[in-house]
Amino acid sequence: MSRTRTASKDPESEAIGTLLANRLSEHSPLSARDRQFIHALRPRSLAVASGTDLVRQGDKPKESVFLLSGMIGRYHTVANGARQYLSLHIRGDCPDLQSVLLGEMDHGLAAIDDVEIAMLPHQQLKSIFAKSQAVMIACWRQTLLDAATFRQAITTNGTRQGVARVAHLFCEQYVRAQQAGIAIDNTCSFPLTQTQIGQALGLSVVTVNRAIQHLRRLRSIELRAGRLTVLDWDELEECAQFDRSYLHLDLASASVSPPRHHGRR
Amino acid sequence: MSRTRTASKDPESEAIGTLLANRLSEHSPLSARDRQFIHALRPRSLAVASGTDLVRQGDKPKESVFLLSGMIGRYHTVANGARQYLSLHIRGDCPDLQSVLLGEMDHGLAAIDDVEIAMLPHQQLKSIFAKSQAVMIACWRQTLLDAATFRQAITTNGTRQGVARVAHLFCEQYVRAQQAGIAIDNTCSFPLTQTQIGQALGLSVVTVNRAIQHLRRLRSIELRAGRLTVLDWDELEECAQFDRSYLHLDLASASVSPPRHHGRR
DNA sequence: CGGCACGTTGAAGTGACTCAATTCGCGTGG
DNA sequence: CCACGCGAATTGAGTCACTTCAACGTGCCG
Repeated sequence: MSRTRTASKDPESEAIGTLLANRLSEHSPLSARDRQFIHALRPRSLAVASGTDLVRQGDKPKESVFLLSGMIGRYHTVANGARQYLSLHIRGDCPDLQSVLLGEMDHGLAAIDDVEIAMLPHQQLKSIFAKSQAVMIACWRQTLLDAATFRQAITTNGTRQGVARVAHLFCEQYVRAQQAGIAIDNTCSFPLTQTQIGQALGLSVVTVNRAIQHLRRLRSIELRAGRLTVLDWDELEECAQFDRSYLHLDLASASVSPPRHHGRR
Repeated sequence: MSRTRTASKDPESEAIGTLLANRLSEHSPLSARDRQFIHALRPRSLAVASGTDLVRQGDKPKESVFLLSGMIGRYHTVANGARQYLSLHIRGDCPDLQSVLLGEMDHGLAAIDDVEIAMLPHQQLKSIFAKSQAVMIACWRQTLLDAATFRQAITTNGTRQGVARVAHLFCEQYVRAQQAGIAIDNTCSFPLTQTQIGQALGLSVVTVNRAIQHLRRLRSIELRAGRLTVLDWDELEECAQFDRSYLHLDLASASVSPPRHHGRR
């Protein structure tokens, strides 16, 4: 189900540090020294198959998942066995960063498709926090961005109806994929089944299916084989009443990278 | 609408520091030195009338709200003008603590009833963070507890139906009031109108009204004049499928206070 | 006493759900 | 190469929870 690779001083470990440091500096200034601390992390890398539970509700993990490729979902399981996805994560995300401070997991982590991850030991993270306030603040801010996405989910699921909810999910995932640099030709990975989309949005499969067909008929999106193509962003954004401000993409105070604009608009 | 009181070295300012320090030490160990830093805060205290917007979406506040009494709601406003409440806050909460790091507010804060608040200047907070990692971690953890509540709201609103959602809200607010020490005789403040309850749960007023009547007929709760009385906790918890683990009340590692048990169960 | 906000009730409409059957895509094995 | 199996997607039909609309009751305050 999962195989461990060599960790320590290989080029892959280097790439992990760079990815994490770059992600954090999208919103938080990091000094060269801060980056060195991050590069000194010695995570173990894993490849995990689609559907695997990475962390379960009630676990007390000693390391946090850092996602290199593929998609991970955070989820609750309710009494009747139903599943509610809380958020979806892509390359560069750290879905259970909060477990460094919270101890017991109040939700689980599942691999939506095949994923490659790095496990960051809490001890090492804490040791960096002790040495660099900037890194700690960057990680805190990262969890605050998470929280902003949760808030948006409450509003989307609470006030919008079927089509708009699905459209909103597409908007969010597409923009985040752009931000992560893994959207090409208006297309990004979107490996959820329609059942899983429903579990993220509080809708039945049937409703999700009809919503997707509605968006297809509008020639707003294309969705097949786990890939989402945005054909008409304005239309999609309109359907979703999407307003990206909650993603706080403007925090790029210390970022060197130019602002990423969307194809249209 | 609001009147400013004397700040600085009065007994009230003392009480604010104690309240904040006690709240934080419910989940995070604080040294005497840490407490001194917190007591050195010089907040300005305000009384604000019910219905007032304390912070608006898009604001870039320079201080954070610390709630002394009354109830504050965080909310989104959607395109059609509808309101979605994201969370409800009581004595000891700091609803926009995240604005220290996020800058622009992606949601607003409204006084649900008459409230007394203290405004904590971001500069002073940051200065404490620079001096005490423990306080910073405590504040971070506080925002993580917030996030856990957001996640629970996603699940409750996404998977449960009317009666259960209302019951869940009652459970959550009651437990949090107990934790804050402001629940007496199985009763706590609950100043929301039924319309506002609907805006928190994604339900219409009519549905909320009928759900409340259902819970009343079960002799599970009493609700009048802005006060909630729990008559039968087990029944209520059952209706709500309430599981308090997401509140992480067990983090009392360094807390001196005994674990707070509920009346029943 | 009148006004107003909130709560309550009835009734009709609808978006989403459940149930169930069919189709599609794709990998496997004969 | 094709039949088969299986999970996912799609479709139709009936039901239900919640919504909307509208009216009325109630308590409080000026």
